[in-house]
Amino acid sequence: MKLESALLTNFILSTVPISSIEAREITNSFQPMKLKKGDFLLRETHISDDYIYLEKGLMRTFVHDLDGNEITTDFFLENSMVFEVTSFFNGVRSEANIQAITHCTGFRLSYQELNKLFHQKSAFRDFGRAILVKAFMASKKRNYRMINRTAEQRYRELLSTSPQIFHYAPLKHIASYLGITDSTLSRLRRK
Amino acid sequence: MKLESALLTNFILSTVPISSIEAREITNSFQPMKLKKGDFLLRETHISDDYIYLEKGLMRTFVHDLDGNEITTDFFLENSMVFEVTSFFNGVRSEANIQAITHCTGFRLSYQELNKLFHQKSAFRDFGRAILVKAFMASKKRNYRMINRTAEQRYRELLSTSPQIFHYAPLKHIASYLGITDSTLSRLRRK
DNA sequence: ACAATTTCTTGCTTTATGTCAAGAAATGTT
DNA sequence: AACATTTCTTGACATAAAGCAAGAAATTGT
Repeated sequence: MKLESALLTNFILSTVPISSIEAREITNSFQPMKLKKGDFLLRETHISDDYIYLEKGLMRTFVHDLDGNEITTDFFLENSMVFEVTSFFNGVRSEANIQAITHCTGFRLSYQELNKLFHQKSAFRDFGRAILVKAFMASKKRNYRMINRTAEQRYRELLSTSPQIFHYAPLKHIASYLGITDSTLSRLRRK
Repeated sequence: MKLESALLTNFILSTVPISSIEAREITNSFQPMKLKKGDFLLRETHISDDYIYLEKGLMRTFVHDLDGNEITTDFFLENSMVFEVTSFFNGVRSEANIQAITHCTGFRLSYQELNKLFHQKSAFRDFGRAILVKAFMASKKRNYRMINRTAEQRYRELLSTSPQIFHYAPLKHIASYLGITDSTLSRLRRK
Protein backbone atom coordinates (compact mmCIF):
# COMPACT_ATOMS: atom_id res chain seq x y z
CA MET A 1 0.00 0.00 0.00
CA LYS A 2 1.21 3.46 -0.90
CA LEU A 3 1.58 5.78 2.05
CA GLU A 4 0.93 8.91 0.06
CA SER A 5 -2.63 8.04 -0.72
CA ALA A 6 -4.05 8.02 2.82
CA LEU A 7 -5.53 11.48 2.31
CA LEU A 8 -7.27 10.37 -0.87
CA THR A 9 -8.69 7.30 0.83
CA ASN A 10 -10.05 9.47 3.63
CA PHE A 11 -11.47 11.89 1.09
CA ILE A 12 -13.31 9.07 -0.66
CA LEU A 13 -14.63 7.71 2.61
CA SER A 14 -15.86 11.15 3.63
CA THR A 15 -17.63 11.54 0.28
CA VAL A 16 -19.55 8.31 0.00
CA PRO A 17 -20.59 5.48 2.36
CA ILE A 18 -18.45 2.58 1.18
CA SER A 19 -16.03 0.17 2.86
CA SER A 20 -12.41 1.03 3.58
CA ILE A 21 -11.38 -1.81 1.30
CA GLU A 22 -13.34 -0.37 -1.60
CA ALA A 23 -11.97 3.08 -0.91
CA ARG A 24 -8.43 1.75 -0.90
CA GLU A 25 -9.00 -0.09 -4.17
CA ILE A 26 -10.20 3.12 -5.74
CA THR A 27 -7.23 5.02 -4.33
CA ASN A 28 -4.83 2.53 -5.82
CA SER A 29 -6.23 3.11 -9.31
CA PHE A 30 -4.95 6.69 -9.17
CA GLN A 31 -1.40 7.62 -10.17
CA PRO A 32 0.65 10.27 -8.34
CA MET A 33 1.31 13.54 -10.15
CA LYS A 34 2.74 16.95 -9.37
CA LEU A 35 2.81 20.43 -10.86
CA LYS A 36 5.16 23.34 -10.28
CA LYS A 37 3.77 26.78 -9.56
CA GLY A 38 2.47 28.27 -12.80
CA ASP A 39 2.31 24.94 -14.65
CA PHE A 40 -0.80 24.13 -16.61
CA LEU A 41 -2.82 21.00 -15.98
CA LEU A 42 -4.91 21.90 -19.02
CA ARG A 43 -4.58 24.46 -21.81
CA GLU A 44 -7.47 25.77 -23.89
CA THR A 45 -7.94 24.00 -27.26
CA HIS A 46 -6.51 20.82 -25.73
CA ILE A 47 -8.59 17.84 -24.67
CA SER A 48 -8.53 17.12 -20.97
CA ASP A 49 -7.63 13.63 -19.84
CA ASP A 50 -7.13 14.39 -16.18
CA TYR A 51 -9.39 13.62 -13.27
CA ILE A 52 -7.37 14.77 -10.31
CA TYR A 53 -7.44 14.50 -6.56
CA LEU A 54 -5.57 17.58 -5.38
CA GLU A 55 -3.78 16.54 -2.21
CA LYS A 56 -1.68 19.64 -1.61
CA GLY A 57 -1.64 23.05 -3.28
CA LEU A 58 -3.98 25.52 -4.94
CA MET A 59 -5.17 25.67 -8.54
CA ARG A 60 -7.49 27.79 -10.65
CA THR A 61 -9.47 27.55 -13.86
CA PHE A 62 -9.65 30.51 -16.18
CA VAL A 63 -11.12 31.35 -19.56
CA HIS A 64 -10.50 34.26 -21.91
CA ASP A 65 -13.33 36.69 -22.50
CA LEU A 66 -14.08 38.47 -25.77
CA ASP A 67 -11.46 41.13 -25.09
CA GLY A 68 -8.79 38.54 -24.29
CA ASN A 69 -8.89 39.11 -20.54
CA GLU A 70 -8.45 36.17 -18.22
CA ILE A 71 -11.50 35.38 -16.13
CA THR A 72 -10.90 33.03 -13.24
CA THR A 73 -13.96 30.82 -13.00
CA ASP A 74 -12.89 28.55 -10.18
CA PHE A 75 -10.33 28.02 -7.47
CA PHE A 76 -9.49 24.50 -6.33
CA LEU A 77 -8.40 24.03 -2.76
CA GLU A 78 -6.46 21.04 -1.53
CA ASN A 79 -8.33 17.88 -0.62
CA SER A 80 -10.76 18.23 -3.51
CA MET A 81 -11.29 16.92 -7.02
CA VAL A 82 -10.10 18.91 -10.03
CA PHE A 83 -11.41 18.36 -13.56
CA GLU A 84 -12.82 20.28 -16.50
CA VAL A 85 -16.19 18.66 -16.85
CA THR A 86 -16.95 19.61 -20.45
CA SER A 87 -13.68 18.57 -22.03
CA PHE A 88 -13.01 15.55 -19.81
CA PHE A 89 -16.42 13.90 -20.05
CA ASN A 90 -17.25 14.85 -23.62
CA GLY A 91 -13.77 14.53 -25.09
CA VAL A 92 -13.98 17.96 -26.69
CA ARG A 93 -11.43 20.76 -26.89
CA SER A 94 -11.34 22.81 -23.73
CA GLU A 95 -12.15 26.51 -23.66
CA ALA A 96 -10.72 26.66 -20.17
CA ASN A 97 -7.24 26.51 -18.70
CA ILE A 98 -6.31 24.93 -15.39
CA GLN A 99 -3.19 26.26 -13.76
CA ALA A 100 -1.28 25.58 -10.55
CA ILE A 101 -1.14 28.69 -8.36
CA THR A 102 1.27 27.02 -5.97
CA HIS A 103 3.30 23.84 -6.16
CA CYS A 104 0.75 21.02 -6.26
CA THR A 105 0.74 17.30 -5.59
CA GLY A 106 -2.09 14.93 -6.28
CA PHE A 107 -3.34 11.75 -7.90
CA ARG A 108 -4.66 11.24 -11.38
CA LEU A 109 -7.07 9.09 -13.34
CA SER A 110 -7.44 9.13 -17.13
CA TYR A 111 -10.86 9.10 -18.79
CA GLN A 112 -10.35 5.53 -19.86
CA GLU A 113 -9.41 4.44 -16.35
CA LEU A 114 -12.30 6.35 -14.87
CA ASN A 115 -14.76 4.76 -17.25
CA LYS A 116 -13.49 1.31 -16.53
CA LEU A 117 -13.94 1.84 -12.80
CA PHE A 118 -17.28 3.52 -13.36
CA HIS A 119 -18.70 0.47 -15.09
CA GLN A 120 -16.92 -2.15 -12.99
CA LYS A 121 -17.09 -0.93 -9.41
CA SER A 122 -20.36 0.13 -7.87
CA ALA A 123 -18.44 1.93 -5.11
CA PHE A 124 -16.67 4.05 -7.71
CA ARG A 125 -19.96 4.77 -9.48
CA ASP A 126 -21.32 6.19 -6.27
CA PHE A 127 -18.15 8.16 -5.68
CA GLY A 128 -18.01 9.54 -9.22
CA ARG A 129 -21.61 10.55 -9.15
CA ALA A 130 -21.24 12.17 -5.74
CA ILE A 131 -18.30 14.21 -7.02
CA LEU A 132 -20.25 15.38 -10.04
CA VAL A 133 -23.23 16.26 -7.86
CA LYS A 134 -21.03 18.14 -5.42
CA ALA A 135 -19.36 20.21 -8.12
CA PHE A 136 -22.71 20.92 -9.74
CA MET A 137 -24.13 22.07 -6.40
CA ALA A 138 -21.16 24.39 -5.91
CA SER A 139 -21.73 25.91 -9.34
CA LYS A 140 -25.41 26.49 -8.62
CA LYS A 141 -24.58 28.09 -5.31
CA ARG A 142 -22.14 30.39 -7.06
CA ASN A 143 -24.83 31.43 -9.56
CA TYR A 144 -27.16 32.23 -6.74
CA ARG A 145 -24.55 34.28 -4.91
CA MET A 146 -23.82 36.32 -8.02
CA ILE A 147 -27.47 37.31 -8.17
CA ASN A 148 -28.37 37.92 -4.57
CA ARG A 149 -25.18 39.15 -3.00
CA THR A 150 -23.30 42.37 -3.60
CA ALA A 151 -19.69 42.30 -4.68
CA GLU A 152 -18.69 43.18 -1.14
CA GLN A 153 -20.69 40.35 0.38
CA ARG A 154 -19.19 37.89 -2.11
CA TYR A 155 -15.75 39.18 -1.21
CA ARG A 156 -16.31 38.76 2.50
CA GLU A 157 -17.72 35.28 2.01
CA LEU A 158 -14.76 34.13 -0.03
CA LEU A 159 -12.38 35.68 2.46
CA SER A 160 -13.92 33.83 5.37
CA THR A 161 -14.39 30.47 3.66
CA SER A 162 -11.15 30.34 1.67
CA PRO A 163 -8.51 32.63 3.12
CA GLN A 164 -5.76 30.51 1.49
CA ILE A 165 -6.80 31.96 -1.85
CA PHE A 166 -6.01 35.49 -0.67
CA HIS A 167 -2.65 34.35 0.53
CA TYR A 168 -1.50 32.98 -2.82
CA ALA A 169 -3.59 34.32 -5.70
CA PRO A 170 -3.07 37.83 -7.14
CA LEU A 171 -5.93 40.27 -6.78
CA LYS A 172 -6.81 40.24 -10.45
CA HIS A 173 -7.58 36.53 -10.34
CA ILE A 174 -9.76 36.96 -7.31
CA ALA A 175 -11.42 40.05 -8.75
CA SER A 176 -12.42 38.34 -11.98
CA TYR A 177 -13.69 35.37 -9.98
CA LEU A 178 -15.86 37.74 -7.95
CA GLY A 179 -17.04 39.46 -11.12
CA ILE A 180 -15.50 42.83 -10.31
CA THR A 181 -12.44 44.80 -11.36
CA ASP A 182 -9.25 44.72 -9.40
CA SER A 183 -9.69 48.42 -8.57
CA THR A 184 -12.96 47.63 -6.88
CA LEU A 185 -11.47 44.69 -5.04
CA SER A 186 -8.58 46.83 -3.87
CA ARG A 187 -11.08 49.33 -2.45
CA LEU A 188 -13.07 46.59 -0.74
CA ARG A 189 -9.93 45.33 0.89
CA ARG A 190 -9.18 48.70 2.44
CA LYS A 191 -12.32 48.49 4.52
CA MET B 1 -44.92 -0.36 -26.25
CA LYS B 2 -46.34 2.95 -25.07
CA LEU B 3 -46.85 5.47 -27.85
CA GLU B 4 -46.35 8.47 -25.58
CA SER B 5 -42.73 7.73 -24.88
CA ALA B 6 -41.32 8.08 -28.40
CA LEU B 7 -40.05 11.58 -27.61
CA LEU B 8 -38.25 10.35 -24.52
CA THR B 9 -36.64 7.49 -26.44
CA ASN B 10 -35.42 9.95 -29.06
CA PHE B 11 -34.15 12.24 -26.34
CA ILE B 12 -32.14 9.41 -24.79
CA LEU B 13 -30.74 8.39 -28.17
CA SER B 14 -29.73 11.96 -28.92
CA THR B 15 -27.98 12.19 -25.54
CA VAL B 16 -25.87 9.07 -25.52
CA PRO B 17 -24.66 6.48 -28.07
CA ILE B 18 -26.61 3.37 -27.12
CA SER B 19 -28.88 0.99 -28.99
CA SER B 20 -32.56 1.67 -29.65
CA ILE B 21 -33.43 -1.38 -27.61
CA GLU B 22 -31.54 -0.06 -24.60
CA ALA B 23 -33.13 3.36 -25.02
CA ARG B 24 -36.56 1.83 -25.13
CA GLU B 25 -35.90 -0.22 -22.02
CA ILE B 26 -34.89 2.92 -20.20
CA THR B 27 -37.94 4.75 -21.46
CA ASN B 28 -40.21 2.02 -20.17
CA SER B 29 -38.84 2.42 -16.66
CA PHE B 30 -40.33 5.91 -16.52
CA GLN B 31 -43.93 6.54 -15.48
CA PRO B 32 -46.12 9.21 -17.10
CA MET B 33 -47.00 12.28 -15.04
CA LYS B 34 -48.61 15.66 -15.56
CA LEU B 35 -48.90 18.99 -13.81
CA LYS B 36 -51.39 21.80 -14.18
CA LYS B 37 -50.21 25.36 -14.63
CA GLY B 38 -49.00 26.69 -11.29
CA ASP B 39 -48.64 23.25 -9.69
CA PHE B 40 -45.49 22.47 -7.78
CA LEU B 41 -43.28 19.52 -8.64
CA LEU B 42 -41.24 20.32 -5.53
CA ARG B 43 -41.72 22.64 -2.57
CA GLU B 44 -38.93 23.94 -0.40
CA THR B 45 -38.34 21.96 2.84
CA HIS B 46 -39.59 18.81 1.08
CA ILE B 47 -37.32 16.05 -0.21
CA SER B 48 -37.35 15.63 -3.95
CA ASP B 49 -38.05 12.18 -5.33
CA ASP B 50 -38.61 13.19 -8.95
CA TYR B 51 -36.28 12.77 -11.88
CA ILE B 52 -38.40 14.01 -14.77
CA TYR B 53 -38.31 14.03 -18.51
CA LEU B 54 -40.37 17.09 -19.46
CA GLU B 55 -42.07 16.20 -22.71
CA LYS B 56 -44.36 19.20 -23.08
CA GLY B 57 -44.60 22.46 -21.17
CA LEU B 58 -42.42 24.93 -19.31
CA MET B 59 -41.22 24.88 -15.71
CA ARG B 60 -39.04 26.96 -13.42
CA THR B 61 -37.03 26.59 -10.23
CA PHE B 62 -37.03 29.37 -7.71
CA VAL B 63 -35.61 30.05 -4.27
CA HIS B 64 -36.39 32.73 -1.70
CA ASP B 65 -33.71 35.27 -0.92
CA LEU B 66 -33.07 36.82 2.49
CA ASP B 67 -35.85 39.36 2.00
CA GLY B 68 -38.34 36.68 0.98
CA ASN B 69 -38.29 37.56 -2.71
CA GLU B 70 -38.56 34.78 -5.26
CA ILE B 71 -35.47 34.32 -7.38
CA THR B 72 -35.94 32.18 -10.45
CA THR B 73 -32.75 30.18 -10.84
CA ASP B 74 -33.71 28.06 -13.85
CA PHE B 75 -36.22 27.59 -16.58
CA PHE B 76 -36.85 24.12 -17.98
CA LEU B 77 -37.93 23.87 -21.61
CA GLU B 78 -39.68 20.87 -23.05
CA ASN B 79 -37.61 17.91 -24.18
CA SER B 80 -35.21 18.16 -21.27
CA MET B 81 -34.61 16.63 -17.86
CA VAL B 82 -35.90 18.32 -14.71
CA PHE B 83 -34.56 17.57 -11.24
CA GLU B 84 -33.26 19.35 -8.15
CA VAL B 85 -29.80 17.91 -7.91
CA THR B 86 -29.10 18.63 -4.24
CA SER B 87 -32.28 17.28 -2.76
CA PHE B 88 -32.78 14.42 -5.21
CA PHE B 89 -29.29 12.96 -5.07
CA ASN B 90 -28.51 13.67 -1.44
CA GLY B 91 -31.95 13.05 -0.01
CA VAL B 92 -31.95 16.34 1.85
CA ARG B 93 -34.66 18.97 2.26
CA SER B 94 -34.87 21.24 -0.74
CA GLU B 95 -34.29 24.98 -0.54
CA ALA B 96 -35.72 25.32 -4.02
CA ASN B 97 -39.19 25.08 -5.50
CA ILE B 98 -40.03 23.68 -8.92
CA GLN B 99 -43.23 24.96 -10.45
CA ALA B 100 -45.10 24.40 -13.71
CA ILE B 101 -45.42 27.65 -15.66
CA THR B 102 -47.74 26.03 -18.19
CA HIS B 103 -49.58 22.73 -18.25
CA CYS B 104 -46.87 20.07 -18.36
CA THR B 105 -46.65 16.42 -19.31
CA GLY B 106 -43.67 14.16 -18.81
CA PHE B 107 -42.24 10.96 -17.40
CA ARG B 108 -40.89 10.26 -13.98
CA LEU B 109 -38.34 8.12 -12.17
CA SER B 110 -37.98 7.90 -8.39
CA TYR B 111 -34.56 7.94 -6.74
CA GLN B 112 -34.86 4.26 -5.93
CA GLU B 113 -35.73 3.38 -9.52
CA LEU B 114 -32.96 5.57 -10.84
CA ASN B 115 -30.41 3.95 -8.58
CA LYS B 116 -31.49 0.48 -9.57
CA LEU B 117 -31.06 1.33 -13.24
CA PHE B 118 -27.83 3.16 -12.53
CA HIS B 119 -26.23 0.09 -11.03
CA GLN B 120 -27.85 -2.46 -13.35
CA LYS B 121 -27.73 -0.99 -16.83
CA SER B 122 -24.54 0.39 -18.28
CA ALA B 123 -26.58 2.27 -20.90
CA PHE B 124 -28.45 4.07 -18.16
CA ARG B 125 -25.23 4.86 -16.32
CA ASP B 126 -23.96 6.61 -19.40
CA PHE B 127 -27.25 8.42 -19.85
CA GLY B 128 -27.47 9.49 -16.23
CA ARG B 129 -23.92 10.73 -16.19
CA ALA B 130 -24.40 12.60 -19.46
CA ILE B 131 -27.47 14.36 -18.03
CA LEU B 132 -25.57 15.39 -14.92
CA VAL B 133 -22.66 16.62 -17.02
CA LYS B 134 -24.96 18.55 -19.33
CA ALA B 135 -26.76 20.30 -16.47
CA PHE B 136 -23.44 21.09 -14.81
CA MET B 137 -22.10 22.56 -18.04
CA ALA B 138 -25.20 24.73 -18.37
CA SER B 139 -24.71 26.01 -14.84
CA LYS B 140 -21.08 26.87 -15.51
CA LYS B 141 -22.01 28.68 -18.68
CA ARG B 142 -24.58 30.68 -16.78
CA ASN B 143 -21.96 31.67 -14.20
CA TYR B 144 -19.69 32.82 -16.93
CA ARG B 145 -22.42 34.85 -18.59
CA MET B 146 -23.25 36.60 -15.33
CA ILE B 147 -19.67 37.78 -15.07
CA ASN B 148 -18.80 38.73 -18.60
CA ARG B 149 -22.07 39.88 -20.13
CA THR B 150 -24.13 42.94 -19.31
CA ALA B 151 -27.72 42.55 -18.24
CA GLU B 152 -28.79 43.68 -21.70
CA GLN B 153 -26.63 41.07 -23.42
CA ARG B 154 -27.99 38.36 -21.16
CA TYR B 155 -31.50 39.51 -21.94
CA ARG B 156 -30.94 39.41 -25.70
CA GLU B 157 -29.31 36.00 -25.46
CA LEU B 158 -32.18 34.52 -23.52
CA LEU B 159 -34.67 36.12 -25.89
CA SER B 160 -33.02 34.61 -28.94
CA THR B 161 -32.36 31.15 -27.50
CA SER B 162 -35.57 30.66 -25.51
CA PRO B 163 -38.35 32.92 -26.79
CA GLN B 164 -40.94 30.52 -25.33
CA ILE B 165 -39.99 31.76 -21.89
CA PHE B 166 -40.99 35.31 -22.78
CA HIS B 167 -44.29 34.06 -24.09
CA TYR B 168 -45.34 32.37 -20.86
CA ALA B 169 -43.33 33.61 -17.89
CA PRO B 170 -44.05 36.94 -16.19
CA LEU B 171 -41.34 39.58 -16.33
CA LYS B 172 -40.46 39.32 -12.68
CA HIS B 173 -39.48 35.68 -13.07
CA ILE B 174 -37.31 36.47 -16.05
CA ALA B 175 -35.83 39.54 -14.37
CA SER B 176 -34.73 37.61 -11.29
CA TYR B 177 -33.29 34.90 -13.52
CA LEU B 178 -31.27 37.55 -15.35
CA GLY B 179 -30.18 39.07 -12.06
CA ILE B 180 -31.91 42.42 -12.58
CA THR B 181 -35.08 44.10 -11.37
CA ASP B 182 -38.29 43.99 -13.32
CA SER B 183 -38.06 47.75 -13.83
CA THR B 184 -34.76 47.34 -15.59
CA LEU B 185 -36.08 44.47 -17.68
CA SER B 186 -39.09 46.53 -18.67
CA ARG B 187 -36.74 49.27 -19.85
CA LEU B 188 -34.59 46.83 -21.77
CA ARG B 189 -37.65 45.51 -23.55
CA ARG B 190 -38.63 48.92 -24.79
CA LYS B 191 -35.48 49.08 -26.87
C1' DA C 1 21.66 43.94 -5.88
C1' DC C 2 19.50 46.06 -9.69
C1' DA C 3 16.40 46.52 -13.30
C1' DA C 4 12.19 45.01 -15.28
C1' DT C 5 7.77 43.57 -14.67
C1' DT C 6 3.71 42.84 -12.35
C1' DT C 7 0.62 43.90 -8.75
C1' DC C 8 -1.81 46.99 -5.90
C1' DT C 9 -3.74 51.43 -4.62
C1' DT C 10 -6.07 55.67 -5.30
C1' DG C 11 -8.52 59.84 -7.44
C1' DC C 12 -11.75 61.46 -10.73
C1' DT C 13 -15.55 60.78 -13.78
C1' DT C 14 -19.19 58.10 -16.02
C1' DT C 15 -22.59 54.63 -16.46
C1' DA C 16 -25.64 50.89 -15.45
C1' DT C 17 -28.74 49.39 -12.41
C1' DG C 18 -31.38 49.76 -8.10
C1' DT C 19 -35.11 51.98 -5.21
C1' DC C 20 -39.41 53.90 -4.58
C1' DA C 21 -43.68 55.24 -6.19
C1' DA C 22 -47.66 55.78 -9.08
C1' DG C 23 -50.56 54.81 -12.83
C1' DA C 24 -51.88 51.81 -16.94
C1' DA C 25 -52.75 47.44 -18.78
C1' DA C 26 -53.73 42.79 -18.47
C1' DT C 27 -55.54 38.84 -16.24
C1' DG C 28 -58.32 36.15 -13.21
C1' DT C 29 -62.68 35.56 -10.41
C1' DT C 30 -67.43 35.58 -9.19
C1' DA D 1 -69.75 42.56 -16.82
C1' DA D 2 -67.61 44.34 -12.72
C1' DC D 3 -64.20 44.01 -9.47
C1' DA D 4 -59.89 42.60 -7.54
C1' DT D 5 -55.38 41.32 -8.32
C1' DT D 6 -51.29 41.00 -10.64
C1' DT D 7 -48.24 42.56 -14.13
C1' DC D 8 -45.99 46.04 -16.66
C1' DT D 9 -44.34 50.69 -17.56
C1' DT D 10 -42.37 54.97 -16.45
C1' DG D 11 -40.28 58.88 -13.85
C1' DA D 12 -37.17 60.96 -10.37
C1' DC D 13 -33.42 60.04 -7.71
C1' DA D 14 -29.59 57.29 -5.39
C1' DT D 15 -25.67 54.26 -5.58
C1' DA D 16 -22.46 50.57 -6.72
C1' DA D 17 -19.22 49.52 -9.74
C1' DA D 18 -16.67 50.48 -14.16
C1' DG D 19 -13.24 53.03 -16.88
C1' DC D 20 -9.15 55.48 -17.07
C1' DA D 21 -4.86 56.90 -15.49
C1' DA D 22 -0.86 57.47 -12.56
C1' DG D 23 2.10 56.38 -8.97
C1' DA D 24 3.69 53.14 -5.14
C1' DA D 25 4.84 48.63 -3.70
C1' DA D 26 6.05 44.02 -4.38
C1' DT D 27 7.91 40.29 -6.98
C1' DT D 28 10.80 38.13 -10.36
C1' DG D 29 14.76 37.38 -13.29
C1' DT D 30 19.63 37.98 -14.17
